[in-house]
Amino acid sequence: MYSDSEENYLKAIFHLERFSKEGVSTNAIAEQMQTKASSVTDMLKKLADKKLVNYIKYQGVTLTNQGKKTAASIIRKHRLWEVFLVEKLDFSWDEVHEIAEQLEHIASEKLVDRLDKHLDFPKFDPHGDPIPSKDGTFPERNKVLLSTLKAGESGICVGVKDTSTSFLKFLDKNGIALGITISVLDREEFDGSLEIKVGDEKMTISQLISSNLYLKTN
Amino acid sequence: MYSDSEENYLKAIFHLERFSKEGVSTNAIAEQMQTKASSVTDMLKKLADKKLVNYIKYQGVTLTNQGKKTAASIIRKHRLWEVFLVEKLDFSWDEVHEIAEQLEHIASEKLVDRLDKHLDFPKFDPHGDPIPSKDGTFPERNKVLLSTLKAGESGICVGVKDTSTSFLKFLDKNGIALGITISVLDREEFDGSLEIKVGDEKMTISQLISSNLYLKTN
DNA sequence: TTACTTTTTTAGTCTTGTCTAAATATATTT
DNA sequence: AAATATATTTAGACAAGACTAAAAAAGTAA
Ligand SMILES: [Mn+2]
Ligand SMILES: [Mn+2]
Ligand SMILES: [Mn+2]
Ligand SMILES: [Mn+2]
Repeated sequence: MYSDSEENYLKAIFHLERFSKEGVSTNAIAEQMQTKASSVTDMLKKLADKKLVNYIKYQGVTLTNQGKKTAASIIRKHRLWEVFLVEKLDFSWDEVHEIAEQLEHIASEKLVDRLDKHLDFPKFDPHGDPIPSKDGTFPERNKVLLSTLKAGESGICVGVKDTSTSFLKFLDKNGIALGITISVLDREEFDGSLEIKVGDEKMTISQLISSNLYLKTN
Repeated sequence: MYSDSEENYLKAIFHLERFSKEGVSTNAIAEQMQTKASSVTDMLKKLADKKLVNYIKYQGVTLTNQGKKTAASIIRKHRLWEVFLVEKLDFSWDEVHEIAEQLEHIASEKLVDRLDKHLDFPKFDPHGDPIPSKDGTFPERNKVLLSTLKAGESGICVGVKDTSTSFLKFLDKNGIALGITISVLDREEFDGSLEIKVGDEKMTISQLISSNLYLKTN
């Protein structure tokens, strides 16, 4: 239906739209896609011709309903494949993104449906990110950054904000994974670092760490 | 590493090489790939530059060792994914080829290894075709066409020669699948049709059917 | 061997997606 | 408001992969 490149642009615009009330800028897309602004302009015209984006010269773009629907379907495929790789093929959560970037472009509605069923209809991917349903709705979950908790509070790890390999490997090394309970024992106001308990282990983490971990509080 | 298009050409040449002692002709490739001879010539030059084929103008092509290795790895991926689709996602054997045509181009050695393990290292795909090992060797199996059996002989169905949807659906409808035992009750010499027993059912099949079914005889 | 047919290659064009360099529009300072 | 800086678009080019039409080579028949 759409080329890999078109799909990647739609996905990038979709993600950028969540952080800007205005239309998404050409430069923002260029940075996200690791490409040049002029290439973005070219593609925006093509996507506009296909009614996937609303594009006005110099004003940035927004996705049309069709564009949103398409982007959600690609994100759905990406995250379902990530679940597959972790749950069925024993990949670790820092290895799956690159492969899912390829698998998300495989076109077969039946394949996605069967995969979804095979995985028992997961609602969240290995990084805690929501998997949109077929109609494009994203499951919501109350979650807060670990950095916002006060001493004495605790919660269950349900997601990561930073999904870089180095961060994920750090978490692995320290026994932090989705589903793990984390309690804040003490907070150092000077630098925002936290003393926390992960399982039975006590450790101290920086603000950078705590502001990239999502918890579900009770 | 190589583009989807390059991989598809390598695969086509690989399959055509098995039937011709000479180099594979431009027209043969064009027909197999559903493209024009001039497009094939263009691609052969590119593949020759990359040392994947031995190409001499007007003389046809053969794969180099590197070309053979690459082709085998694509076929390996294609067939492993076909097994996955049938065994894990409950697709029928007539539905998997198209999807595998896409999945075979996903690049990740680790993914293929894990998939292989997940499927318990299958040696043959859902159509009975051999799955090459990592080093490119194809498992061999003694098999004969059902059409070559005499009255009174029998064997186990281990593969199909024609893998078209219509043929596979015909087999499904008549209870013929890999692993099923088929006995030849009688042969009509006039048109080569056979009276056979499939499980407990007796039926008569044309020469066209029997010459597309592979059996392993005892 | 010459004439005719078929196969293969070449020449030139097109589309997609990318790039650089230059032009133009918008935003920010002074 | 004018000058300057930044963002965006345009113009022109390129590579990959495909196509058509024409030329050239190879194969076949008379
Ligand atoms: Mn991902
Ligand atoms: Mn993810
Ligand atoms: Mn197949
Ligand atoms: Mn097959």
